[in-house]
Amino acid sequence: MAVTLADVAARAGVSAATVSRVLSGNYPVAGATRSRVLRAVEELEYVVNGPASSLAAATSDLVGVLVNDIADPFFGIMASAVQSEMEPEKAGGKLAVVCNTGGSPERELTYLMLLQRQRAAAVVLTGSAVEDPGHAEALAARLRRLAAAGTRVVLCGRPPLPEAGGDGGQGGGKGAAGAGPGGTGAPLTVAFDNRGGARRLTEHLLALGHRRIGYVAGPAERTTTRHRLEGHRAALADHDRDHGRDLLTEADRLTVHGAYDRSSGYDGALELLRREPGLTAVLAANDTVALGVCAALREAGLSIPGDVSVAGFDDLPFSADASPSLTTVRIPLHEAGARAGRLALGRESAPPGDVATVRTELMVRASTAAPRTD
Amino acid sequence: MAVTLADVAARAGVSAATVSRVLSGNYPVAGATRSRVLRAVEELEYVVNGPASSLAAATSDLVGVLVNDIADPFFGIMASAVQSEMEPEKAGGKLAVVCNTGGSPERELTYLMLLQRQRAAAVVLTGSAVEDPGHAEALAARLRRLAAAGTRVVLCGRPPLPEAGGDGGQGGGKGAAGAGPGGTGAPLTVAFDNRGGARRLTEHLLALGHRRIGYVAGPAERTTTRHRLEGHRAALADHDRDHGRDLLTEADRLTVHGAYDRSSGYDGALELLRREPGLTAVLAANDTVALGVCAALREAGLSIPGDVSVAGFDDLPFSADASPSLTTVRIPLHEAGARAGRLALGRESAPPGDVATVRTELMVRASTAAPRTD
DNA sequence: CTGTTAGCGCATTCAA
DNA sequence: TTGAATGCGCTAACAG
Repeated sequence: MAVTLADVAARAGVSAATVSRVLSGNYPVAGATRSRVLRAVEELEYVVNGPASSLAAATSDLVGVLVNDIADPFFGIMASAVQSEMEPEKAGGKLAVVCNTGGSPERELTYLMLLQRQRAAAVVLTGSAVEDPGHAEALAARLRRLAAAGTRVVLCGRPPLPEAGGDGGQGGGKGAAGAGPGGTGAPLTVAFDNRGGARRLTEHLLALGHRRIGYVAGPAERTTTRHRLEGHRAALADHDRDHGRDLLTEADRLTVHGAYDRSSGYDGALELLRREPGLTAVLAANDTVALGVCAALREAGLSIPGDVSVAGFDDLPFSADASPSLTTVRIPLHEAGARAGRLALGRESAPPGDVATVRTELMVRASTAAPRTD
Repeated sequence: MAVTLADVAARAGVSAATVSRVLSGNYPVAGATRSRVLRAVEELEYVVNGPASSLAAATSDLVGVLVNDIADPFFGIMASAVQSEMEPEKAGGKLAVVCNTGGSPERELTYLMLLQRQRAAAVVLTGSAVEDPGHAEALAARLRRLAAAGTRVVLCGRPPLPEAGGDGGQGGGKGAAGAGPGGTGAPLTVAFDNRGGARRLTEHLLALGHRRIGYVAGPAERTTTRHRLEGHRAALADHDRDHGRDLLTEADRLTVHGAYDRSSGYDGALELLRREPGLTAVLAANDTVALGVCAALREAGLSIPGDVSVAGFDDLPFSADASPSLTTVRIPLHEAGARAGRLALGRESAPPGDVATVRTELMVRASTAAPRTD
C-alpha cells in the first residue's frame, strides 16, 4: 500500500540499508548516492514509517508534555517553551506532544502509561502535583519504570519527587557531573520558588500596612498551593514575632480554598468578605483567581486598591494590563519550560543535585496600595 | 531488557497470540485464561510496545491536534474538548496529543509530516488557516496523502478546504450518508460562522447608533480574519444601502491589522484614535485583542462604554467578568472540539456535505452602549 | 477458544 | 562506502 524503504531503494538503485543510512544521517554515505536517494524520496513522497523505525531502533522521537489544564496560559506558555527546543524540522528532532491531564491523578498515570507504551524519548511533567500519598507512590513507581525503560523524565514547576524509601543516606548528590541518561535515577527537576515568592508578596502587603489579609488558595492537596500558602504564613509568622501580634491565627480564618480558576476567586472573595467585612487585602492563588477576586470585590461596591488591595501570582501576560494592573509574582515560565526541554533532550547537563530552582520576582503594580486609614 | 509479550505468555502458560487477544480485547478469550494473563501482566508490569503493535497492525492510537497558539485559551478549550472524547483509559482508546504550530505554516506542515510518520489514526487541525496559495496547495497535498494513508483528517474552526482543481462540478455532495473512512476524500469540517457573528455584532453597534466604528482585525492573511471582516463590512454595506450613507469607505480607513494578542489591541486602538479621534466604538479581532483595546482607551482617558464602546469575539471565559464585561460573539468551542473529536474517531457520522457549521451567538454585555450624544 | 506461522518496515550487525 | 541477512515485538490469518 504505502511507499516503503524498499521502494525508495529500488528507485534509487541502492539497497534499503543505504536509504536508511541516508535518512538517519548518522553514517557516511557517498554524496552522489545520497542525492540519488533523496531524489527518489522526493519523487515517491516517501515518509518514514515511525513505528517500524522505532521498533527496530528501540527508541522513538516522541516527547510527552503533561499539563494540568491546557486552557490555562500558565501551562500553555511552559508547553510552548518545551516545544520550542525540539527542532522537529531537523533529522533527529523530536515531536513534542502535550497531554492534558485536567489535574486528574488517574489521567496523569494513564498518559504516562500511554507514553511508556509509545516508548517516548522523554516526558516532561509540568505544574503542581497532588499530594495524596497513594498517588505519589504510584506516580513515583511509574516514573521509575519510565526511566528504567530509557525515557528521560523531567519535572517542571513541580517539586522534586520525595526520596524513595530505603536509601536513607543524605550523602552528597553525585556532584554536578554529566549524570547521563538515568543519572541518579531521580528525575531532573526545574522547580519554582513558590514559597519565597509568596513570602515576598505578603511582606509587601504587610509593609504597606495591611493587617487583615484574606487568602484565596488553590486546591488543598496540591504542592503549589501548599508552598505558596507556606510562604504567606512564614511572612505572617515573622511579622508576629517582630511585632507581638497574632496574624497567623487570623490567617486560618481568612484562608479559603478553591480551584485555580476565576470562579473560585469570585466565590472565595465573597466568602472572605462574609467572614471579615473589614478585609483590606486579598491574595489570590494565581492571576486568574485574582481576576475573579477583583470582579467580586467590584460587584460588592469596593474599589481596588482604594478599599481592598489584590495580588495574584504567576504574572501571566494579561496581568500587566488588567485594570488595575495586577501586583503579582513573576515566574519565568518560558525560561523554565525551555530549560526543561533541553534537559529532556539531554542537551543541557543536569543541575547540581538534579534540581534547578528558578527565582520568582515580586511585580508591584497598581492593584496594591496602603490601606485606607479610617 | 524490557518485558515482552512472550514473557507474559510464558508466565501465564499461554501463547503470545492469546496475550495479545486479551490485551486488545476484541476477540473471545475464556474468562479463566484472561484473568491468568492479566495477572501475569500485573506481576511483570508489562506495557505493550506501541511501535511494534502499530507496525504489525498498521495503525496507531495517536491522534494529533494542531493548534496555532497553545497559550491561547481559544485553542486550549478546543484541544481539551477533542481530548475529552478519546477515552485513553480504555482499550482501543486513543492518545490525543496537541502540537503547537505557533501559527507558522511551515511548522504546520512539519507536524503533519511527523504525524504521518507516526501513522496517526487521525489529525485535527484547529483555528484559522493561512491563505497563501502556495501554502494552501502544500497543505492540501499533505492532507490528501494523510487521508490516503488512512489517517482521518478533521478541520475544526477553519473553513473547508478549497476544492482541488479539476473536478469542476458542484454536484450534490453525496448526501448525508455514512461516508466511512475517507468519505468524499475532502476532510470533514466543523466550521464557525464567523461571518454571521461579526455581522450581527456590527449590526448591534449600528442599532445603538454608532457610526464611527474602528476595527482592530487579526493577521491579514488568515481565513478567520477575513471572514470576520467580511461580516463587519456586510453589515455596513447593508446600512449604507438603507440609509444612503457611506460607512463602508470609512471602514477602510478605520481598520487596522495585528496579531491575535493583547498588544495588537493596545497598539491598534492607539492607531485608530490617531486616525479618528471621534471614534465611538471599536471592534476587536477577538476577546484578547479587545482587552488590549480597553487598556489603551482607558490610558487615553476614555471610559468604556461611556466614551467608546468595545466588543470582542469568541466569548472566552474571562470576557464575562472583565470590567466592564465584554460584549462579544460566543463560539461554542467546547462543543465544536468535542464534535471534531468524535468525527476524528469515526464515532459520529459525517455531516451533510462533510461540513458542519456551528452557530455563533451575540452576547451583549456592558462594554457596548449608545454613543454619547454631544 | 487457543496455538502456530508468517510477516509488518526498518536499523543494524557483518562481510565485501 | 555499500549490500545481504537478521530480528525488533507484535498482530492477524489460518489451523486445530
